[in-house]
Amino acid sequence: MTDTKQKILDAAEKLFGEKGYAVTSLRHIISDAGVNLAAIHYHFGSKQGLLDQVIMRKAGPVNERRLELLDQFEAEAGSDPVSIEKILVAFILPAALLREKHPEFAKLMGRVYSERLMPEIIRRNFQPVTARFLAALRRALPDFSAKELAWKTHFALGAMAHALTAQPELNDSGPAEPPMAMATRLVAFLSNGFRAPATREKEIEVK
Amino acid sequence: MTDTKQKILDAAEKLFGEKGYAVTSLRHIISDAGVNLAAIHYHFGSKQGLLDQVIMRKAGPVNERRLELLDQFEAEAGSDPVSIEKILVAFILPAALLREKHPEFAKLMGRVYSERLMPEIIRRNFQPVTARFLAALRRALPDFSAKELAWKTHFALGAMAHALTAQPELNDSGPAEPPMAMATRLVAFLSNGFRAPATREKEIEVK
DNA sequence: GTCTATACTGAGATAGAC
DNA sequence: GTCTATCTCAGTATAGAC
Repeated sequence: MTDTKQKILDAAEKLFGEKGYAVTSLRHIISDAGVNLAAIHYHFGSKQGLLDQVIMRKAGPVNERRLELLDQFEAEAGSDPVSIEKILVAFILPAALLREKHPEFAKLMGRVYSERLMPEIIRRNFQPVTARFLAALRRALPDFSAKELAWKTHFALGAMAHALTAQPELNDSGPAEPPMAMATRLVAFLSNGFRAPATREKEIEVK
Repeated sequence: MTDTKQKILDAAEKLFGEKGYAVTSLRHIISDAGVNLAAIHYHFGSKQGLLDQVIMRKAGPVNERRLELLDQFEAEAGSDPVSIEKILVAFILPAALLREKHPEFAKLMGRVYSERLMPEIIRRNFQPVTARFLAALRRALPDFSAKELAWKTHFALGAMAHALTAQPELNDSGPAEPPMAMATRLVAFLSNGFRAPATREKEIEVK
């Protein structure tokens, strides 16, 4: 990869993560990267194309690591299903580790998911992964319908994306939470959510 | 309120919800509303100011309804704490009802939260509400530390914002899920998450 | 194949006439 | 209160230098 392209990707990753995609101008990126404006369109075609490649560069390895972990847990479990906790760990841990090393990029990934900035790329890159994890979930929780699991996964992904992007507002400004602690809390929260009994399709009623 | 202002608010609410804030141009809004471009800046100061008022117009009543429901549940509970389920219903139901009537606006609200489009307004308008709900949660779950509850609330808000904004991808394109069913599922998922035992601050370990 | 200079279109914002 | 004209800055497109 050419040096110019590299510099653009680095600067864009930093700025998109810190400030957000929409408010980051290409002129700001080229100024930080020390390259020419047209170089972006030469290498990436458009601002969106640049975002796509910024994401791909780091999201690809994260998804690979997720699948590796799931493989490992499945091998360990033998013919038994993998527990929800382990499934969630396999999904969340690689992202949390990335967040530890590159907080701005993790923020960007969370943003991209919750803002639906790249639906087609998300589908292409994430759907194989989520499909694999959904299959594992179905084995872990065979009593729930596919629909029920789809909803639970939907809720869980929302919580994850949000947790990756933002910090909670803690009034007691104690010592900063290490990223792994967040992952541990999240796994505990979500695994219990997944185990919640299926709703009986009854409407909530309020006087 | 002047007719022009009203027309701008209506058109903006519709377009922001359908297409998103960033990609909706003021010129598109004035074209739909049939008013002049400068009228927006006269009435709202800026595009951001317009978004603020669009949100406020409907989010205010939703938050009021949330507090009313919580009051009602607390009155019914007497001196006992309100259950997590009811606390979550009080929070989620008004938003789900809004979604039923004005799906585009509910989408916008979800977006605004997860994209952090108006942090200061969210703080001003939502913090009193979340503070009140946090107090109820503390009573319902007295064994958890404030920090633990803050994290759980953080996860829960992420799931809610996402659930308000997007639909899960269901392969079996069965009958469309009524909005209240989503609320029921969400309450079941989150209440179980809230009840998850506190993490022992132990790091997740993977070979 | 890479990169630069420059121009084009459309965005949000503003000043001032009415 | 409203409208026209205009400003600045955004993303994008292209012609051509190396």
